[in-house]
Amino acid sequence: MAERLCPRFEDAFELLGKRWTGMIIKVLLSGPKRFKDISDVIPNMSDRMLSERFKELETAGIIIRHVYPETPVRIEYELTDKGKDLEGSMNEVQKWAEKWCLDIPNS
Amino acid sequence: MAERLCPRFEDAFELLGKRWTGMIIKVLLSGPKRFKDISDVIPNMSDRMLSERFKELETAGIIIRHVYPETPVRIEYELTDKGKDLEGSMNEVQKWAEKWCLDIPNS
DNA sequence: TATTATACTTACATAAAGTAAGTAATTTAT
DNA sequence: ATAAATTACTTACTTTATGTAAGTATAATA
Repeated sequence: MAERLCPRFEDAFELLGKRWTGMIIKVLLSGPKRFKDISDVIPNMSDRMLSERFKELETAGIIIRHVYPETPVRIEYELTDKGKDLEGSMNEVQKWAEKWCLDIPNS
Repeated sequence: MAERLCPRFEDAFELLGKRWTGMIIKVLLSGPKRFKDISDVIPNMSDRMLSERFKELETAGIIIRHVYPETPVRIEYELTDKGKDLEGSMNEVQKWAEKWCLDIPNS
């Protein structure tokens, strides 16, 4: 019998292997963001999905939700240390994407 | 209006953001493998999914399918240069996973 | 007073993934 | 010779995930 794939790697891709997750993390690497900030940058993702991903990422300890009781209330999402530590991975994917994924310029 | 997320990065995560894709690539980084070799190493993935992912990865130019007309026929899947170039990303994810994803030992 | 903005939720439709079984070619075991 | 096993899939059906559209609550602005 063959060895199994590393279960920690599996866990990592249980998260990153969901649509939008990588993109959300990428955007948050440039600092805390509000809900709208992220949906503006990833416009083909629905609010419903962003909301769901935020919850998953919070549960996974990758982001924290900050509520600033101003008027009107301001809510920001920030990467935890665990989340920030994904910067290396995201940078590698970015480098790979720049090398291999063609940019199709829009009209 | 905010800038959009880099479309190449989006393309990259259109692939990596699908279940099993990252794991399949990880396994193939150690050399060409047969269908069964991969399903053994990732046992909770169904054959149906492996078959589908192989097709997507071939279309994306990340793997090549080799048919060796022996008897019985042997089929192997190998990473292309584009695929092998994901090693850096996968290694970063592996390092992150080892640091942050707890290993839950099974009984 | 009506409209806009933010940060969501809800209901419903469609697409993706899971489950189980089946297939075809060949090999090994009885 | 016949039955069981192996590899690399496919097919049919079910469940889960995601997409789409609309709605809600609070407050600001016109």
